[in-house]
Formats: sequence, C-alpha cells, structure tokens
Amino acid sequence: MQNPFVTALTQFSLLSEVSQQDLAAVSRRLVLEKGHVLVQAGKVSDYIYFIEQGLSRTYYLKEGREVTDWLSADGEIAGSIVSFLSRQPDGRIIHLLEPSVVWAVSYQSLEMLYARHHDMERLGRLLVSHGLLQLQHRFDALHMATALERYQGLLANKPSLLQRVPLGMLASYLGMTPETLSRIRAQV
Amino acid sequence: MQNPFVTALTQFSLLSEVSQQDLAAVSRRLVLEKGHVLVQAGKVSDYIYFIEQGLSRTYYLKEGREVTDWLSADGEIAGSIVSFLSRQPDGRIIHLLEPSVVWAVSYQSLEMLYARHHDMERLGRLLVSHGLLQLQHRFDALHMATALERYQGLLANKPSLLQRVPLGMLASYLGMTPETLSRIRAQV
DNA sequence: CGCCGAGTTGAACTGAATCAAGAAACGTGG
DNA sequence: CCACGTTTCTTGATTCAGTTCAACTCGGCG
Repeated sequence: MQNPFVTALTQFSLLSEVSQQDLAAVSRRLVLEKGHVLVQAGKVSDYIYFIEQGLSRTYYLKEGREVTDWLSADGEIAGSIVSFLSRQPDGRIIHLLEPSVVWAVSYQSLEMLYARHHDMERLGRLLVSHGLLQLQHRFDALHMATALERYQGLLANKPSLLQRVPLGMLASYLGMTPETLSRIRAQV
Repeated sequence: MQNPFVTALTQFSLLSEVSQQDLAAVSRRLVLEKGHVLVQAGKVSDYIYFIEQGLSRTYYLKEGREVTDWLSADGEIAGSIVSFLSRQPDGRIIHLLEPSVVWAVSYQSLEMLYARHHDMERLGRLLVSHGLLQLQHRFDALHMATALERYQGLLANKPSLLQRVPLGMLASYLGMTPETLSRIRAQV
C-alpha cells in the first residue's frame, strides 16, 4: 500500500487489508493550485480532505472581516467540520494558501465505509477524537490569555505557520488585529 | 429498558438489545452531594459521566485563578476529555455545583464495548462528533467577539446557566472578569 | 443578630483596537 | 528585467473596552 493518505490514517488505527482497499477506492487525489476553493460558504460540505502536501485555511466573514478559524498543513485534515458533521450549511470557506496535493473523500463514501467495516468506524471515532483534542488545545490557548501569550503558544506549537501564513490571516487566527501581531512580533 | 442513561444515548444512535444490556451492565448510577469532586487535577481521568440530573463544572487553575472550562447540566456529558481521550494527566478538575445524579462508565469498559459491538463504536463516534460540534460552537462564540457578544451568546444558547451558576464562575467561562459580567448584566 | 462570601459599583489604569500614514514586498505587463 | 501599481506589513497617535484595585451592599447562615 503506497497511498500516502491511507498510510497516514493507518497511523491512527490499524485497518484490515479490505478496509484499506475500500478506503483507497473511494479517495481521490487532487493536485490544486494556490487559491483553489475547497469548500464554499453557505453549502453543506460533502467532502473531507487530507492535505498530503500544502496548506489550507478555513475562515468565515464576521462583520465584513475575514476571521481565520483553522489552518491545516501537510499531513493534516481539512474540512468544514460543522457543516460536514451536522449536514447543515455553514459560513466557513476553505481555500488553499499554497499549491497543494490533497485527497478527498465524500461523506457518503465515508458513511458507507463506516457501516461496512467496524475498523473504519473505529478509525473515524479516533480521528474525531483527535480533532476534538486539537480544538480543545486551541481553545485553551485563546481562553483567558493575552495577545502575547497566544502568539507564544503558536510559536511553541506550530512555528512553521509563522513563515507560511500571511500576517493578516494569522492575526485573526490568534484573535487579534494585524497591527497588534506586527508589534508583538517586533518585540522578539 | 428504563435506564435513563442508556435511553439518552440511544437518541444519538440506535443500539441493539445486547449492546444496550452490556452498556447498562458497565454503567453505575451515583447520587452525589453538591461539591463532590468527580475528576481530580493531575491524574489520568478514568471515567466519563452522564448527568442525569444536576450540574457539573470543569475548571483549571491559571496563575492562581480558577478558569471555568465547561459546564454540563441535565442530560449532558461531563468528563475531562483531554485526559480521558489522551490517557494523559491534565490540570482540569470537575466538581458538582448542585446535588446530582450521575452515571459513570470507565474507560476500560467503554473500550471493551467498542471492541465488542460495532454499534457501540458508532455511538462513540457520534458522541465525540457531537462534543466536537459543541466545542466549535463555544470556540466561535469566544473568537473575535466582545464581552457583550459572548454574554448574549450564552443568553441565546444556554440561558438556564445564568440562573444556576454563580457569577464568578460564569465570568471566566465567558472569558471576562466577574466585575465586567456584573456590569454587562446590569445593562439589560 | 452579626458575620462572611458573593455581587455590585466606582475610579484609575492598561492592553489592544482603531485610525492614519509610510515602507516594503509582490506580481504583472511592458 | 525593470517599472509601476497593488497589496501586505510596519510604525505612530489616539481611543476605548475591559482589568484592576478598592469600597460598599446584600443575602444567607451560624
């Protein structure tokens, strides 16, 4: 099995040969240019993505401003989780900040795999658990922390984003204005 | 089946008779007084709780101050998810704000049920998904919002908490000081 | 009754936002 | 490959939301 997507997921939980084959069969590899929109606002998101190589950004509009909600880099998962899981439209948009190679799996395919294979259902549970832990982590970093602390948290956790993501987009990711982030950065 | 815990979980996903019986067999009903500590800080949390009736608060210490992380009321789940899912110690403490009736299930039992029954694994996945959606919701309410907006969000979402949770604990839940919450409340 | 923790209210202070003007970086077309 | 225009980033001055510190009020409980 030399499908990087399946290989990556197997790290979370072992899959039988059959499950691996079925998973590989429903996943599609996409080579996309920078700026490509993976998920549009206001629609039910039908796909979940795995970033083999590249970088995506999830954001939404709040009072005319873009608020960066999430950033997914190489080896991570990207998706409008609220829409994907709840099957409701959501305002989040996902687009690529770099030319990227991503794998896409549809909601339907995933449901089919969950129903068919117990080990896929387990993998799904573990992936969602992992996502929950990540979000809780990010939540903690935002909760009752100063702008400086939030910046330092990012520096400690995902320093590569500082190079790869434009400052303005990082600022709202960290819950501050671009000016504040610029000033904080200047003091280090 | 008149086990309220099993009944509540069945709302998320149907369970076979056997699964329901196995789940009922590993869950324990506890009647606890106000102030009882469900999860201690610094230990691996081995139990997840379902609040049949009552109210729990998850908090941790940050620079000597208590920060309220989560509140779980009747019909909801309480647990130190970071510790429970990652199997690592965590600083979060859970205690009861009211005399409560809760159901406890151990990590081991749950793993056993997951392995044994596909439909339990599915239920687990859906429960974690539901938790992820809730957390994302709370995260959005905190992200790039003013103190007033956060208060209004709570008012819209879980107004009952305003009556049942002491102001000081609510304030840090909303990411503000008790004084600020008091002032905001006065203006409405 | 009178204490004590929880909540309120006031005044001063401060971290971060806003408004505004430059400086650098970028990419596009000549 | 350079020149221009556009966007992104920086820097400064001002304003404002929210914190801090402190005093006072209220309600429950011994």
